[in-house]
Amino acid sequence: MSDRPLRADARRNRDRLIEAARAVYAERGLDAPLDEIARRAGVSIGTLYNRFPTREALVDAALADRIAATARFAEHALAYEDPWAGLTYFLERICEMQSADRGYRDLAGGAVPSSAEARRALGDGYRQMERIVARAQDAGVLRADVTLADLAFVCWGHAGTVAATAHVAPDAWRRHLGLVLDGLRAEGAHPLPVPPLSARQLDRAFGGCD
Amino acid sequence: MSDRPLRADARRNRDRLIEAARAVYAERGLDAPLDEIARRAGVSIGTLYNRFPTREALVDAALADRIAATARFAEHALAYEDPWAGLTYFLERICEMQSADRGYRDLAGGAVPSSAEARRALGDGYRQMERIVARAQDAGVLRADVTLADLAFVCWGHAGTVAATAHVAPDAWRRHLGLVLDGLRAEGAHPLPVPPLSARQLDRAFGGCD
DNA sequence: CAGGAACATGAGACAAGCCTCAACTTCGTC
DNA sequence: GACGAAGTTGAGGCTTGTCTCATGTTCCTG
Repeated sequence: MSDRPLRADARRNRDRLIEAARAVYAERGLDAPLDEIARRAGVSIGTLYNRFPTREALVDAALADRIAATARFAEHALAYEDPWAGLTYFLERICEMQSADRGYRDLAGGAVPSSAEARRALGDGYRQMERIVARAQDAGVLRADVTLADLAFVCWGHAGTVAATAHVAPDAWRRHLGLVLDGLRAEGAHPLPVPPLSARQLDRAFGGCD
Repeated sequence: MSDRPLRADARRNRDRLIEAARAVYAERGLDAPLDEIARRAGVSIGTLYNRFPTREALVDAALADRIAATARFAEHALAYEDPWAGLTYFLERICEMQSADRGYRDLAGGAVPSSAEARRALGDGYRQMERIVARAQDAGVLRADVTLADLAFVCWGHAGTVAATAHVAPDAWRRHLGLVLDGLRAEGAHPLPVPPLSARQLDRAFGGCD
């Protein structure tokens, strides 16, 4: 909470911890043991707790760059001339990151960041995704009855397939995504049985209070 | 391994343990603590280990009825006149069970049963699902480029959505499934980027060696 | 370069969960 | 109904991981 700048050694340790956390999270997921992160950072477990009092604080700091990357991908998607190509590009990048980084997969699966700034970054991301969706719908390529919340199905669903196939067929998710994309096309859309998640429900679902 | 019949009290404890395991698995998943199962069965932890030497043995015994139910659903699906209705029926039942039973969800997500008979039952199930797929493809309603292995995407993917939404919107999975089904229709099928999982890959993916 | 604030350290208290085994209890049989 | 085999019990050792705090170290400022 205090804004006083860190001492030089503290700063250095902080950076090392974040770097180590990124590596460990990518390999083992967000519930990786903290001592491994400390060990890999070349720092004691006590120092880890000094810099990041809670597990969440470290997750936030380590995954901030992934959230930023997501926003960048969304921006890039909006720059595509073809709205469908933009949507596809965006979903492919998300899925690619899920497949490359177990921590990101956990994040997309419902372990939401908690810091104020992380939440704000996420909110910004949502708004851009809304635009990706709206643009594709206006062009008549994305089915009209889906909302932003339905893209969450893609993330959650994809995470499951990656978990099962990552170590067997690292590219299999592309096929899964291909099928999902065909389900999102306006062409052969059939009516859906229940209404989409409300914004509130989506938020709570990402809160992952299970 | 020995076929000597159990003593009456041992038999009773075994049944209680299976019942308790079913309840606990349904609530908390397959990695629920064993002491809770023993406690709920009104039996000591030592007895649990006497009856079921390994965790897997208990999972096998407790989930056998779910595997049997899956096979029954497949059979029922084949009895439908309309092949698409049969496929839909089958996938809906699977997804419904995933949504109602966290243990079944874990199972469908890659925690494969290990006993010989469980494996055989699963093999039988596969063969029936093959027929469901083939029948729907022959009728021209299911896209021709999918295989049985692609139905696994549905299971894995669905498990992710259920995990995120079960406690927020218990029916949301129906919408996810609706989208996925549209992606499986022959109508608007677009070419897929990578080949399907081989039988061997599928097997290893279900082995879940992560 | 001295003093004090900021920081780092890691042994150890704590908690969950797994699994075992020596002592005890129950069942089935003759 | 008594005997042995079969079964049950739960305290306790083990592992893995979290989190703390008394002690020692490092950095910065004057």
